[in-house]
Amino acid sequence: MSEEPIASAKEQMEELKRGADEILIESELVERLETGKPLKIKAGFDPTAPDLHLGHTVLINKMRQFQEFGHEVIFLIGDFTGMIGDPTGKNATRPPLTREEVIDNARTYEKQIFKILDPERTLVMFNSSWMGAMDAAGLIQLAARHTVARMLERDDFNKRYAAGQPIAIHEFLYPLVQGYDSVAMSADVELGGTDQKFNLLVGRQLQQSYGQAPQIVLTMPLLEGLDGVQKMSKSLGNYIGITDSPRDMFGKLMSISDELMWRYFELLSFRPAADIASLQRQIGEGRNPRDVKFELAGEIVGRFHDAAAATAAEEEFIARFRSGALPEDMPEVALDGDDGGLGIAAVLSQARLTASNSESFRMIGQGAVRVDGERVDDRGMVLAPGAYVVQVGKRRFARVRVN
RNA sequence: GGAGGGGUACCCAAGCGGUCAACGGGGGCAGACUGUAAAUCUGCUGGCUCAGCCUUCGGAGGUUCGAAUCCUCCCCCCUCCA
Repeated sequence: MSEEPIASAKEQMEELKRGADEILIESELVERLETGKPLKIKAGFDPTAPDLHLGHTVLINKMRQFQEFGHEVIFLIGDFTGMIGDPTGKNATRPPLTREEVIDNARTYEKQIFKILDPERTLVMFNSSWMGAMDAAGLIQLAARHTVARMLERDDFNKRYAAGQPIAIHEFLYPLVQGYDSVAMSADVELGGTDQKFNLLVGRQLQQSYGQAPQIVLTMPLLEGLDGVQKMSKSLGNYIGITDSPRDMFGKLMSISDELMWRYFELLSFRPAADIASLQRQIGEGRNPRDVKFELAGEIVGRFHDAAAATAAEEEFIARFRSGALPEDMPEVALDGDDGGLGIAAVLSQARLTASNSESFRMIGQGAVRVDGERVDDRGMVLAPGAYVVQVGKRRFARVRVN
């Protein structure tokens, strides 16, 4: 993978355009690629979320592509900007993070990206290294290079302004600082989600203002989360974390809708476009979409774990849901009962299969609870000392020992 | 500094002295149907020693037989004017 010959600008463009939403300005990118020199590729990450998920990897995959073509990839951790809080897409002011939170999150990021990027060829930078040194006068000079009218062009600012909602001054600084990062780094290309377009363009404008050639902006679409509607995000809980266990990752991928599956193929799979088109054709001819989803899940799990883990996850998935087998590794819990044992409601809540005894009773009432495969409908049931497999719904299991 | 609006369960949002553990929607969970998909239908969605009891409606007091609903003080959020 690392020894491929230098690809021509044209070949590179073909790959780089895959999945991209927009490239501004395409001709400029071609021009720079033609120089044959490694380009500085910048992608910024706001260290608000401590864990990366597949949504982030859409961008990182693109970075990887650049990296494979021999370009210099810079993973910029916005530790300074993280303290401002990116107002993008928000209809309200974000609370700023503390210095400690930012640092802590940044570390986690750094650790995780190397599941995709080659650590040898990736530069990790922190924008506090230059922003921290900038004094108030410098900041004012920076602010002088942009106008309020241009700031208000940005959709979310515009809407909030029009709606009479507050926009704090520091929110204007966010795009400016992000843009200045490009100046400080002399970036050739900046990658970002489509929601970042405005900020990325500010970078272009600032670079020009500082006498640099403006960076090329490449935007990637935002990946929808498991619900298929909202973008994948930690806070919405609709995400697949890249540190998720093989089983979780596989299961979550299998739970996405058939429609969403194609989106995931497009943005997450490394398979050639022709392959994906062929899979779509097969579905049209009657192949079960589930089996195609298996392939997607297998590829992704394989990427973040390994092929063996992917196979195991698939086998377990089939065993569990097609044949109704129990999961391999369920949590084991030892509980202390009285002489007669322990009531079923207490067992469920103490094994953390339910949040409370009340919830236990509700679940029993709904026929969701099974002990050793037998549905429980007596809420007063008492488990005598011994070992049991207890289950709530289709997904929550525990091996329980009552003492 | 001044004027006004508002804080209700995971979120939005009713309620404005008793019939309120609190309408409705979203989300979530469960059951049925399935391909652990989607769609659809149904139920649940404060806690407990669960046909009863206990604690909730920004906080603390108070009025009352009785308060999410009335009064006092405090905290927080928002808008407008300066």
